Amino acid sequence: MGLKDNLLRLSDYVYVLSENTVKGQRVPVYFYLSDKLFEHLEEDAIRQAANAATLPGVEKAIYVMPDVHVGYGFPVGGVMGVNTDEGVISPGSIGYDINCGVRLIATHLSEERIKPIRQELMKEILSKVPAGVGSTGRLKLSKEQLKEVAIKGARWAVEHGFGLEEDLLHIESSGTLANADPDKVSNFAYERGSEELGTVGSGNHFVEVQTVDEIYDEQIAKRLGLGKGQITIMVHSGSRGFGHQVCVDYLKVAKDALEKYRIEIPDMQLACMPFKSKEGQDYFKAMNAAANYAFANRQILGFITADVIRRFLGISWEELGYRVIYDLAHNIGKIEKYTIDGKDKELLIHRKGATRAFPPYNPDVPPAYRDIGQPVLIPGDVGRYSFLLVGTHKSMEISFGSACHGAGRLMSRTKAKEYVKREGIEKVLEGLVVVARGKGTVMEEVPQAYKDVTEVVRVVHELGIAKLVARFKPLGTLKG
DNA sequence: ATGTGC
Repeated sequence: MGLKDNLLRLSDYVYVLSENTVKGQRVPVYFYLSDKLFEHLEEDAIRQAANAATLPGVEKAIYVMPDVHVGYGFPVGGVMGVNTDEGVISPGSIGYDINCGVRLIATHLSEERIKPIRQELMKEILSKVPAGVGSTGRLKLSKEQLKEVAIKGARWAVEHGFGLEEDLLHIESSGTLANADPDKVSNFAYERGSEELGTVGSGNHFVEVQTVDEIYDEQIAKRLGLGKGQITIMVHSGSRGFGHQVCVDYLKVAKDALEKYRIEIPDMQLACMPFKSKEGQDYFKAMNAAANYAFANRQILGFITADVIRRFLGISWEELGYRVIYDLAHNIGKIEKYTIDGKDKELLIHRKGATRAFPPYNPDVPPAYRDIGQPVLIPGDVGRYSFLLVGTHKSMEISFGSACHGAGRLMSRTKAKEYVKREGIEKVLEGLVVVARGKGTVMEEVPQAYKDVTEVVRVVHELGIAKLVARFKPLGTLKG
């Protein structure tokens, strides 16, 4: 008898773990899954979500997206809203990769032009765009310079020649989060971050050249300037060692503060501090600083990748038609307002492997997209489709304005490596163009190691928390 | 995710 047996199926895509199923559980936990994805649901992921439901100040419900898997303390794919007056902030429930996120860039190029030369083009991207664990970029920034990055985010990158002013109009929070304080970030984080700005990283992070492969909503796609056979660039990356160190530093602060604030938690990995406490505010300000680093990172990566393509083809920026469609986080904590039981409340929404999906006419949706809803970007894994959706009103009712973020692992990294060694890399990656400096990450990230992102996105669409607009097929992928 | 793993 595990927790999975306690899940109640409410409808085709909704399961609930009622409140008080586990000791101290304050709110129910909703799982958004198809029958197929329910089979993959791990007992430990349920346990982690239920544990989070015991945290002080947690409101309404914990929501778990269809791409759920076990994480550090809180499951990847989890959404938690905590009252900013009485509640806590939990670094582990935001994740080690603060502002891990996705950027989508449109071009005027056509699939016919790129497909025949994709192998050579990807080699060029490999030689110019740094990727991999510990990889360093073309920038080496002093602590003072990084402090500026931490305050300005994507704006810093634009001011230093990486992109256009108008790019900023098409990024979540304009690519600059206001509540950042660079003085709350440790010297070690500045050391680790000094040479990593403008680098991809490892794991499922990538830079990809894609083609628009399928349109689900003609009207919205047209508004976004997207049509079949059009070339796009997608960037999936985060705050690298800088954000990682912020998380490490404040997990320690949180553990040390548990006794001081008399917080009892069922799992040390959920170490947290009152949001309004000095420790909580320090972490929040450091987290926003790291999130700004990540916005700057994707701004640089997207722009230099576009520039490599432009130079490779020997064309002008005008002919390339570089245009940022959107950029947003899927590992972050944000202050948002919700009405719960008729009361207006301010919540700190923890999204860990979950993407904001705000509806049309929400003031946080950029003016350019106000009437169609906020773009939601779902990166595929190697060789798999990626997706563009838009947020809906329903997400505000049943998921704190959130949707999924990707696919989620099926095989462990070790298992994936064994599988690739058994089958052979050529057979596993049949027909895919994947470039990387080393083989290790590619072996760990083969498509077979992941759940099917198409199924994940289908659940989100059917449930109505985001609406499908377009699908993107990879022509070439740069991995770490 | 991560100057990757007890």
